[in-house]
Amino acid sequence: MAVVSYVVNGGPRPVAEGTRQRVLAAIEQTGYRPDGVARALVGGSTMTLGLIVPDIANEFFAELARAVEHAARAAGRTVLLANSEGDAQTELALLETFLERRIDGVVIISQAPITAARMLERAGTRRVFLGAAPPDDSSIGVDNFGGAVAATMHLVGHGYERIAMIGGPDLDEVADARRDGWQHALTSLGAAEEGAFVHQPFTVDGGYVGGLELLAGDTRPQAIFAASDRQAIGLLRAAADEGISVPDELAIATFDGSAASAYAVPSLTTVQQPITQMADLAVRQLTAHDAPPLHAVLEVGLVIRRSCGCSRPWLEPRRL
Amino acid sequence: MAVVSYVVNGGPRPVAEGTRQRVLAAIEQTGYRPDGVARALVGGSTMTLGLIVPDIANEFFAELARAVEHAARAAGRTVLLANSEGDAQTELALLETFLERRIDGVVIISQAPITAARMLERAGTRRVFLGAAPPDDSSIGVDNFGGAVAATMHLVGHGYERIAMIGGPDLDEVADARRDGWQHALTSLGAAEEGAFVHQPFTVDGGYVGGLELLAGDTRPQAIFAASDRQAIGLLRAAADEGISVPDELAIATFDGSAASAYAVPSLTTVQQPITQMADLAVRQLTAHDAPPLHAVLEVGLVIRRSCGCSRPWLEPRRL
DNA sequence: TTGAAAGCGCTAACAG
DNA sequence: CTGTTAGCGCTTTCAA
Repeated sequence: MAVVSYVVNGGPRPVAEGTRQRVLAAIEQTGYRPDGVARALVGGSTMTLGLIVPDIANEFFAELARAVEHAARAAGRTVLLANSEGDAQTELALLETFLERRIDGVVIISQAPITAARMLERAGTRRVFLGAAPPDDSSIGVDNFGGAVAATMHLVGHGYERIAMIGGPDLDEVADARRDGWQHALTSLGAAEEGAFVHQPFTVDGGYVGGLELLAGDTRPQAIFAASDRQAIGLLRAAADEGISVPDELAIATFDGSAASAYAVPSLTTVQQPITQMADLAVRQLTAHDAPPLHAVLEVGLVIRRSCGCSRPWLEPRRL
Repeated sequence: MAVVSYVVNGGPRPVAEGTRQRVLAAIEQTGYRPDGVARALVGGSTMTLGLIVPDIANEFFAELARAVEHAARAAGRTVLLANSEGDAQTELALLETFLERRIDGVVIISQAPITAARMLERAGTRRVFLGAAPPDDSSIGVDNFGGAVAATMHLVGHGYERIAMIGGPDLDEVADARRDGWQHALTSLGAAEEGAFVHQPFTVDGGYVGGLELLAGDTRPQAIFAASDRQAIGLLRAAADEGISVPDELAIATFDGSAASAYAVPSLTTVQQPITQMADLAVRQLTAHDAPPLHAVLEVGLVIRRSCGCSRPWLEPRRL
């Protein structure tokens, strides 16, 4: 009994080579497979990580999930996946289920960071928040402000003067930062007038609706900065429906850098989030023996493609 | 001890109302949370389902994953997710991990159905194969042949005569059925010449490469049937790069019906897979007390949008 | 170096 | 109706 445990786990007591071989042979012969449940019961760790995203069918979260699963696998962990559907109640219920399953840690894009953190703290479960996070918990975010500035500046550099924005939901931490970045870039460049702005959810439909609204005005914007790739996809459709050609009559820049942005026609100039890096960091934070609280704000890069009009003459942006 | 178990689980022995209240109060006070691991150890069931897909970042699988997680949650189950990366070895290793975690059942899109089935059979684990499946295991598929026929017929109905196809990988069960459907529709309608065909992976790049190839010939096809939405997205890009307008100069129909097909510009006419139904069926099969082997072949529907040229004059298809 | 035994938190049979 | 007890399959002391 015990000896089998020693050879399967390579410890903690030494085993004579002969015995080891006999055990291995027996394992082979009987098709014995260690029971992870029993192991978890005694050992304390389930070797399982939880991942809660609003919606796995959203390209960005899907890519994130892939990266997290990959990193978790490399660390010998399995991942439990759940969709909060953007709803705080659902998210908390999911967390409760995960806690009952005794996950070792959770990566969460939270709608209710404070409450979630309290729950996890009480359960003594490790966690990493992506995006919105309570101040004292580990979190990984990106430079939303800087990314928005870079994208907007790029648009300005093209010589567009009326640069509108399709923002995210109101009072959303991430959405606000992107909006501020856009705003900042415009005002610091001494834009004559304020750019048009609409709040929309981070969805294709949101981008479509917001796009139609922005394109309907009599002084139509020359460029639109969308707060997410999904919205940009919807905006592309809105422009097509209105018979407005992108980028010739309307330039677009966006935020996320999901694969969909590369596949769109025209391909989207976008602020690229370092998804793999985020996932690797998150998993390391949850699995490392010694992990001091983490408050990462990762750099983003601007990926220049066609939607901004980069096939057209280029003007250097004025200095910030 | 036991009484607590009785009230938490509502059985199997009755508990006096007073005691019940006291137990409930104690639970509330202590913040007691039942340990699922210990439960699983004694009870036998982990209330966990596994899901193995080639790549969660593929829209179709992401939508499937969402539907599976949703159905599983409704049935009180949690889902363990993993990407096989389209590799049989990885898939089997993943399965091994899942088996050690003692999942109650698995939904799998398999690269090695026979081996996987043997493994699962030996472990006594319930499973449902989606797509390729061993003959005696439960499986859920769609009418790939019929769907391809419908899509192709629709293209024929538009009056196109040179209808090419971007197929899936060679020797792939699903891909072959779609190819056969396309072929069947063409020949049974007495097409003068054979349609051009290229094998490509079910990816955006596959569709792009295949599209360029098909569009390069001197007798360019009037319409192309892509074996998957992802390929169609790539094809759309290829057409754009070649300056060919869709649907005016090239009509497109495709297979899957993922959300991306609706968001594309132009929107894609596609064979819609009943994702929710597939997921519900799969989860029921894995959780139902009494589940006789299932060999479902679900009906698909043709969703007509813009890429086929349906804004243009319409010709009734000749009879099949 | 190996074997025996305790116990992880729970459920279910078995007494009371 | 409630309390006691025997495991579920494993890891890890503790003895031999």
